[in-house]
Amino acid sequence: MRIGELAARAGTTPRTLRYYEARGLLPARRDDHGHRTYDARDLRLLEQIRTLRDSGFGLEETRPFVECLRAGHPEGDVCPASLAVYRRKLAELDALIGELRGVRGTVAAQLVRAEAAAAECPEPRCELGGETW
Amino acid sequence: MRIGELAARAGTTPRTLRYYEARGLLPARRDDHGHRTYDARDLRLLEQIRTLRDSGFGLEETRPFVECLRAGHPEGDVCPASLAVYRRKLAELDALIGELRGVRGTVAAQLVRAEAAAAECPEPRCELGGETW
DNA sequence: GTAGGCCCTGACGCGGACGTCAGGGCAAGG
DNA sequence: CCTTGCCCTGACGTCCGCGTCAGGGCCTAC
Repeated sequence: MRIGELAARAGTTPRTLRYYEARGLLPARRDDHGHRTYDARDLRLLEQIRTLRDSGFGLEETRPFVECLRAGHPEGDVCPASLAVYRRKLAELDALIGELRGVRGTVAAQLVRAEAAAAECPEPRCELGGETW
Repeated sequence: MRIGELAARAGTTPRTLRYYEARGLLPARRDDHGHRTYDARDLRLLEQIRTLRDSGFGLEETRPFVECLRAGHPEGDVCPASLAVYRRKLAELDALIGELRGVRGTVAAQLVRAEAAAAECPEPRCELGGETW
């Protein structure tokens, strides 16, 4: 199949596939017209990439999975490098979630405090100047 | 004080202050040499911006706070527009945290599955080819 | 013949918040 | 006089994953 069909089957665009090829992630054969040609195996690789991307993995992080599939494994994540990516991502997610929860708490506290302060000196009396109250 | 000193006091760089000025967020007076001049009030505004930025707020989101301070309020977050930004950010954080937790769960499940699959067909026997097992 | 429709390459745009470099000025200190 | 150190403007680079032209080719259908 050609690039348009593969892109459609994977729910993406030709531009994206060319980009992956430029990154060395999904190389393509060419037909006698110079058009890129793909097979079902490429679709499998692409689906692996898209699934990971949709979960927030960076493009480079998908490489071990793709290479694992290309090495002949039925699943892209059984290789040690893929497992390492999973684990690293889990740690990143935990760190990020923790950080965000901290921020959330801080913002919530600020909101409560600011609401109280605003209520203590309600609009529009305190709109202008600091001595109005 | 001049740009270098203000930047140092706020723990940032002159480039950042020029950027804020270009965005209309922190305009500066000029001395007779054309150098930017700031006072303690500008430091207060800048600290407000940096605090919010450090919590993940976008630059534009800090604008209501800065304008609130500039309007004469002792705190930048007592104005309605600032409160609205807080509330919107809280909602964003909740949505993001929820999404990330979902992803975390998915990744964790995949990791467990992949580890089991890898153990069922351990290295290096299954390293090459699919028929080795 | 020509109008689609698909493909090609190359290259710029985007968003956000700056970093960094080029080229130049002005003032104080040795 | 010359260096050092601060400042200025303008403009390009960064990161990421593409989107979006611009300009051109080939095949098919009408």
